[in-house]
Amino acid sequence: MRTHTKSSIRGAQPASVSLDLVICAPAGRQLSVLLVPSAEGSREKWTLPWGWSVAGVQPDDGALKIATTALGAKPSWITQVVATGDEKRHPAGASISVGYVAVTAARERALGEGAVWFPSQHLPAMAPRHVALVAAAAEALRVRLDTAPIAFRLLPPTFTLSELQEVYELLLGRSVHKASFRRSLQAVWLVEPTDEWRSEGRGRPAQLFRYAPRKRRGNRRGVRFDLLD
Amino acid sequence: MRTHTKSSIRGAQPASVSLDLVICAPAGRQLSVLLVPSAEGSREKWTLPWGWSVAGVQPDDGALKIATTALGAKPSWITQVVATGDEKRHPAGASISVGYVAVTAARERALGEGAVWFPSQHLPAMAPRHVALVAAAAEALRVRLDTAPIAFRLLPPTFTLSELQEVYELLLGRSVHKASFRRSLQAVWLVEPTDEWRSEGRGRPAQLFRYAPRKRRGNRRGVRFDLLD
DNA sequence: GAAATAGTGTCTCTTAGACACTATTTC
DNA sequence: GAAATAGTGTCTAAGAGACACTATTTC
Repeated sequence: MRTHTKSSIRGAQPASVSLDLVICAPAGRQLSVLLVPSAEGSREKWTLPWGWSVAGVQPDDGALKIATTALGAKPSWITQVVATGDEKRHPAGASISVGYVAVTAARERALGEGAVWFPSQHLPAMAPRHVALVAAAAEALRVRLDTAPIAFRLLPPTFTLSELQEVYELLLGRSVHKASFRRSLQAVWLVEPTDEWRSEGRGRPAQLFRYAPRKRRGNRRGVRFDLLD
Repeated sequence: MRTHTKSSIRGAQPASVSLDLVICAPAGRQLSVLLVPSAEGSREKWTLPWGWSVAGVQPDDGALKIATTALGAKPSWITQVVATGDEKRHPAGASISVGYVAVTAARERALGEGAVWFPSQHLPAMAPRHVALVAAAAEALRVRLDTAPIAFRLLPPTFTLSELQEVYELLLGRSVHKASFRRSLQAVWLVEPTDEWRSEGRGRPAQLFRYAPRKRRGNRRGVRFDLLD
């Protein structure tokens, strides 16, 4: 039978597997993405944080570690997006790449060595596989926005409802009706008010809220037909 | 250093990557899953159709080929579900497995060698990684049901609206209101009637419809908060 | 006619969005 | 007071589900 290293399995062709991360944070009305300098001799100057998948370490754990190194702190949410092995070039030539998207509230962290935030709409040249992954990551955030607390993980522990709405608008790529947004939010008991208010200089101060989900289900949406194909 | 295959990339640890497929078809009120006999000496008798990822072949293409071999025909829809490398055992010990879910309408195909349909609720013992993948696949179908024509790919080219509704109920795991279902369906112009009717023996014959999407967008759903976490 | 299945009309309740308004701050 | 932002009340239209009904078949 086989020996104990996983790569010696009969019939298996060894592959180089990379873990590649799209780490996002809100920056005003834009989403920013964390990039790191490419290795010496690379075609592009910048790259998404990435690393090789290591035997004995689960890809999800490896990805979390890479994210934590690049960010200087654990991201507040992370999920797998896709595994690709297409002709699009990976910066180090990985045959297969597992892509992740991570989010964090803080842009003012002690970032890892050389890491820099770039606005997602104006990213520098990157390897094609990373360009595709950024698009897939944005789509993944959008799709899961209503079933995972992504927006809340992009904000600090307390936030105003206007800030929350801005995050939704950022990720959805469209504006949202204010009164309707707040009614929906109230109906599902996801946030609770604190006794603090924040004044941004102009206008009435906004009350701060915190994420405190209280309701479990009761939700049941009707059948929707939103087919694109 | 190592030799010239893709696994020779500096710093990369070679991994064995499997492609594993959950191929589904409707069987009455149940969903069935296609299994194949395990290789000699395996702990379990049955396994999901799978194969090694081969250098130079994109995983998605490789998965399609494996599905086609097992099924005896191309599946009508396929998508990636997840990449796992956790402690759960793969039948051949793959270090990393990329899981796919595929659907087809036909159970009466010329199936590949030894392949057998099993009801998804009563699967035989399988390797833990495959058990987990079946659950993830079912969830993926459910989540994408409203944005991809999955239900239509699980049916033959013409079908009755009751059949379509049954597929939705099967995948959603709940019953659906008949009149409301049909109204919604009509509103989005996804099907068109044929001039054929089918009599199932008892009761009024049902008109046959075909999938013929005509509407492009106009859809815009409001912000939903369906958080589970 | 009874049973079974297909298909529809009407009512109610929920909700998304429009609109307009009030409230509280800085200047 | 003007400008700016926060927050709310009301109306309308769409849609989901309940209910009850009609339609067409086999037995």
